[in-house]
This record gives sequence, C-alpha cells and structure tokens, in this order.
Amino acid sequence: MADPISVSDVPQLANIELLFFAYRDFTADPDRILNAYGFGRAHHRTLYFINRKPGLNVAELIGILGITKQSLSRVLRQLIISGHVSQLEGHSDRRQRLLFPTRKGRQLILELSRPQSRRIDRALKNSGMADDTVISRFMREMLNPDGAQHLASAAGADSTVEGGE
Amino acid sequence: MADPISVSDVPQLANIELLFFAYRDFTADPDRILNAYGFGRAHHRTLYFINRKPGLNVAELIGILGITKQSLSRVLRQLIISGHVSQLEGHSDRRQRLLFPTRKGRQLILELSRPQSRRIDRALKNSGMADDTVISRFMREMLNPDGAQHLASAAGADSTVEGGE
DNA sequence: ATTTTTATGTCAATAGTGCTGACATAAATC
DNA sequence: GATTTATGTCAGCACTATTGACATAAAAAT
Repeated sequence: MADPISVSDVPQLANIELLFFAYRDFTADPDRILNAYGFGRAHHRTLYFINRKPGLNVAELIGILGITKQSLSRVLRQLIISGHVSQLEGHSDRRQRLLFPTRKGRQLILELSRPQSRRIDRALKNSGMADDTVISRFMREMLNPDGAQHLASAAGADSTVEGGE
Repeated sequence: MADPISVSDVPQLANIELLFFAYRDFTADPDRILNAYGFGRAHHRTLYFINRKPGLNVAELIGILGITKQSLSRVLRQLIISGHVSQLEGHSDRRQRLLFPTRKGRQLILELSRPQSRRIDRALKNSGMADDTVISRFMREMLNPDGAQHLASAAGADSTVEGGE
C-alpha cells in the first residue's frame, strides 16, 4: 500500500475537510426544523430566495436556484398550498407569476435562518473576529467568477426589487 | 406586503447566502468530474474518507459519513467493482472489512481534490491572507461541539488537534 | 391579423442518495 | 452452546434532481 493522498499532494486538504463538516453542521439545524414541517432543503432554498427578492418571477427563481422548472414546480406548489408563498400576476407581463413570501413564509424563513445566523455569529466571536469582513471577503473569493450575480445584497447594501405593491 | 426578513432580523443573512453560493461552487468542480466517471457525491465522500484513514472498517466509515450501512453499501460496492477501493480482512477481528484506496482510487481523489484546493488557495490569496489560520479557525468554530471528532488530521500533522489550550 | 416566441405548467420516466425494516452469515464473546 | 457483533442484502419508500414531450395563454414579431 502506497501513501494516501495527503496535504503534500493537496495543500488545502485539511480545509476541504473542514468545509465539508462545517457545512454539514450548518445545514443540520434547519434540516431538523424543515422535517417537522414536512419540507426538505429545496423548500428552504426556494422560500429563502423568494423572501430575498420578493416579487421575482419563476424564471428568475429558476436561474438563482440553478434547477429546472420541473424540479421547482413540486416544491413551489407545496409552498403555495401550505400558505408560505403567494403568487401575483405580472403587472406588465400577465404571463408571469410574481412570487411573494406570505407572513407565514417570512416567519418560517426567520425560524430557519436564526440558528444559522447564531452559528456564524458564535464562530466569528469564538475565533476572535470583531466583524465579518475577513470571512465575508474570503467567501466572496470562493465564488465562481460570475457567481456574485445572484447575491441580492451581500453586505447590507439593499437592492431588493420590491416594486410599489 | 410587509417587509421581507432581512439583516435587521437575521444579522448574518448575507453570510448565510454567501456560504450557500460558495459551497455550491466549491462542489461543482468535483461534481463535473464525478459525472464523467458515472459517480456522484456519495462516491466522492466515501472515497475521500477511505483515503483519509486507510484501513478503516465499515462501521467507522459509516460513523464518519453519518449514513446507514444500506446507503453506504451501494456506493461502496461500486467503488470496489470499479477498482477504486480494496478490502482486506480484519487482522484481529476477521469479521471486519478494512477499506483501502487503490492506486486508481488515490488518483481519483487527487483529481477531485485539486480543483477544490486551488479554489481555496486562490480565495485565501485574493482576500489577502498569508495563511489559512483565520479561515481554518473560523470553520472549526462552525462545527458542532462534538463535530471535530472526525477530523482525521487537520493540518498535515497526523496527530491530534494541534494548538494546545 | 396571423404567426412565432415566451413564460409557465404538467405528465412521465429516470437517476442518485438517503431512510426504515427484515433477514442472513460468520466470527467474536459470554 | 448461546448471544452479540460486524457486515451484507433485499425490499420498499422519500426527496430532489434530470430530460423529453406536450399544453396554454399572452407577448412580440411579421
């Protein structure tokens, strides 16, 4: 048996592994909550981005999520039936369905996001960081060159689309 | 329509979103390669940890991956048939099957890990970090309290967790 | 005004990954 | 000898994703 692949072959091996475990734990919190609602991660992501950009249409949502309309349809239908998402006919284009989070939907997103926010807060503090600039910058640099296009308002600057409703 | 959930409700909302996109891009590279081999992410993770801890038994692997033996079986069987993983009878306990990466398996892990390592390296440099101590520390703090147990050897030294308190 | 394209929806089949439950075997242990 | 342990397998189910095909209504183009 020869030597296994190690940091001598792959410099960032330790961090690859850390990122795997960190992300797994990071998603475990909402996963537990979702389960109680009979939802999965797909519902989380869908609801998340509808809240992030209220009034987006289906095509935009598909673009952000990076899935097909067939994949979205099931999940979106369930969120509408459950009363977490509402649809409105497009103003200029009546074919479009503009998606909005309902109060119930916003409440669920809040419930799902809070443990994740707390985890990041805690990690920042415990690793001695006063603010998130370093981490935020690093994660931004982890994105694909064109990967920042879907970041609604990465660091405070709000660019939500919310037209006059 | 009331206001959507925002950073005013969830302080780390921007970083939650960044982490989602960063991890998605991070896994996209190996996903593309795996696809060419007819493998999925499960094969990646399985092979990864077999390489990380050569000679581990099935129970240990299941513990690390956090899945059931039924879930593992399909994936592991395929990796054995494809010649990426080999099995040896346990030395002291002949019921055990000790798992090892073959040369072919090590080569695949190398191929899968390299783009991920490069991405992290690039992100560290582009965000002006000389080394990975800050990021590494942060990710460690993102883990669940007991989450460090499976970190084989965080930074090359295949001993225990460094940096004595 | 008619044709074409677009936005969306739906039906059907398939793949990958996870789960639970049940049962089987061989080896270790009591 | 009886029981527990490590592993494997069969069967069925759930969730999320895919591709392909077809349908409808509305916008856009001709």
